[in-house]
Amino acid sequence: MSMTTGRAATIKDVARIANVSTATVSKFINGTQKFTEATEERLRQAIAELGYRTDPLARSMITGRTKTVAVVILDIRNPHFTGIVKGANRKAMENGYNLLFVDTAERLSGEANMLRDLSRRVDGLIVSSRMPDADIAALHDLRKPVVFFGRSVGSGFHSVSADGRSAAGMLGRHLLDLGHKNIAYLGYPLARWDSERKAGLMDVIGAAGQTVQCFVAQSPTFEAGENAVSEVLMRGDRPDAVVCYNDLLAIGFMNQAQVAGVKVPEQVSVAGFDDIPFARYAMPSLTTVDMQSEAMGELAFIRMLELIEGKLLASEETLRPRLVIRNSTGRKGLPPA
Amino acid sequence: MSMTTGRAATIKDVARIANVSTATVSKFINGTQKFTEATEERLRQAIAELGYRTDPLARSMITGRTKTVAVVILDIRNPHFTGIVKGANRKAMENGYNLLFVDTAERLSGEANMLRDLSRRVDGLIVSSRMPDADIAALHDLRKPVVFFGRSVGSGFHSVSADGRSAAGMLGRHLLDLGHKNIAYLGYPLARWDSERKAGLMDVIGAAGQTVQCFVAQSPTFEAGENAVSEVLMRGDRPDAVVCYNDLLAIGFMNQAQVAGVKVPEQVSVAGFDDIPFARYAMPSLTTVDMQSEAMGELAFIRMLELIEGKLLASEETLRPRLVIRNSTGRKGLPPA
DNA sequence: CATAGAGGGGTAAACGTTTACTTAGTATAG
DNA sequence: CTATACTAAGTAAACGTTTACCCCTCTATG
Repeated sequence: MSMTTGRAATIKDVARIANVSTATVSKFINGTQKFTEATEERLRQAIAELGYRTDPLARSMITGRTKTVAVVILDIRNPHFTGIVKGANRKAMENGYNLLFVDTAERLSGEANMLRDLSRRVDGLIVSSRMPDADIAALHDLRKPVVFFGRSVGSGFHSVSADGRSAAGMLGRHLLDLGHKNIAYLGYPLARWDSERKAGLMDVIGAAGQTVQCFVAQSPTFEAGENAVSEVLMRGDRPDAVVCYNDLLAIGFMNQAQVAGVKVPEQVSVAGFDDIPFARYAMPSLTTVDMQSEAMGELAFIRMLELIEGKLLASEETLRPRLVIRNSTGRKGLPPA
Repeated sequence: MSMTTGRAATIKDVARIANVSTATVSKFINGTQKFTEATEERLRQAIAELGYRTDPLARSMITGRTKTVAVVILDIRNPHFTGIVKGANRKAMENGYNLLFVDTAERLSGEANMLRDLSRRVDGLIVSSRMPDADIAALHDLRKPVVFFGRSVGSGFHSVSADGRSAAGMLGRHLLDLGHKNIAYLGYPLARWDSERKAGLMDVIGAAGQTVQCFVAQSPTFEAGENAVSEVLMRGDRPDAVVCYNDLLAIGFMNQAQVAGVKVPEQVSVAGFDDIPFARYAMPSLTTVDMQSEAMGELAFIRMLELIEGKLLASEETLRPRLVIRNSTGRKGLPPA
């Protein structure tokens, strides 16, 4: 039993008690060499007696590895990022790694500096950022592998993402199938994925000979979704379907629309992206596209591991989204199924 | 400009270029001594030229401080924990600290060992755990300060929590005021706060001469809430109000109840705990008690900082919950307000 | 019987800092 | 003019490991 007083036992203490050199202790701990049964027994004894545990800092100093990966996200309150962290955490634990967590709260001033500081403490960084591409390119001097979420336009960084373009396409086709003639997009241009989703939607809608009315939300949140209702719906040319940048916006929008007396989906269909857990429980339940947040987190970590170990595979990887049809979208002019 | 090739610059490189000793560089960086303007200028030059940044590991080795705090939670998908992490992260950034994040996924096997390993990498641990009190008591040999969420029964550990007893009391009184005569509690006994909430509810309901029917959910999730409906509502002695251990359970329960044809709140009132962001957007919006998750996270970090710096204040701290009345609770036998 | 090779174990340098202690020089006080 | 105190800067040990390299002993082989 280790005592609660005094300093923690070091490898030297173990060496002394077991009557061997520190090198021997180290090799034993790391299993880098065989020993006689007698020596091993003395080592086990000494370690147990002292309650010795290797100091990871000292080890990192010399090995250059910290067994830690940084995960930098914009807002843990956004379930999309929650999923990413959940997935990355799972893979990290499975592989004996720790996660250094940073929620930047969507603030980007000084972000490059923060990443630089962070990079000294970890073996690699998994980053979701709004930094302009130029700043991202400057991150090459980090000396540590970086995996981004969303395409790292040019710059040669590694990234994982879900295919927002095709995801939006699925949603667009779904709405066209339902007979919608006036589809709007409520975007959040600051987000990395916004333009992709918008483009995917316009592709499909455009191919059908229609145009997309575009609106802009101030943030990717419930509240911003609520606030957008007056601008989007309370006008002459009212859309009969609204695709929102994400589920939070969609749910807020849907809720406020109903408060304002607009029926969903009878008068307007609403859809989002991400398939957050809550989407099923909104009223009506939300049609959305599963952007595989948790799988993205897992994949990002796995790729990171490969980068750390030097064996890198693909450079940009894209997951396939999955359309999830629920009750917030309905056939135009008909009562809901 | 630092180059992307070769190893990173060390304090020795700076010392050589600036023509001073490493001690001087160190003192300059840490601002522990005054220097002549000439020396300072040379130091600034050298540091800029090399793009030098202090290696936090080497510094930690000698100072014994890592400027990192571990945050151990049960499930980041649970918005209550999301709030805690959000709050802790904010205070950590404000104070120049990093957060080491661990989501244990409610798995407690080997948790004590994990904490012990973790403790070598950080200056302190903020922990939400289901470990039995005996195991917690054994954590005193960690040599690092620990702050728990929820009361650390005995053991002399520090903790922050929201007063679940009075929170449940508020909910109970609210339901009594509405005229409810048959109140049930859907609990999650594995959770640290369950017994407290249950007790608080029973106190108030008991004082009114009624009894509380108790049920048990398998997990604190939407799904478990849905699954509980048949057991709780589809029976002879159907409750006219159900208090759930948390908002996730409550929302799942509420939803499934309505699917099963039981109107909320006309036939049954439903309430939860936490006031997760989503509670406002459930249908009907959920009556709940704000358990101050984010404030708890902030407070936990602040107390941790005090512990790290040796100046400790209170040992167990309790935040005051706030009742949030919405539309999932209503006057018995009357149409909703 | 000489010797190569393998297996078990030790020595000491290195990782990049901080800091207690020392030194030289200069300003201040007596 | 000497003693004192202060300032600016340097020396070297220490933090707790890992690892390249060396040494010794034993066995097997010729």
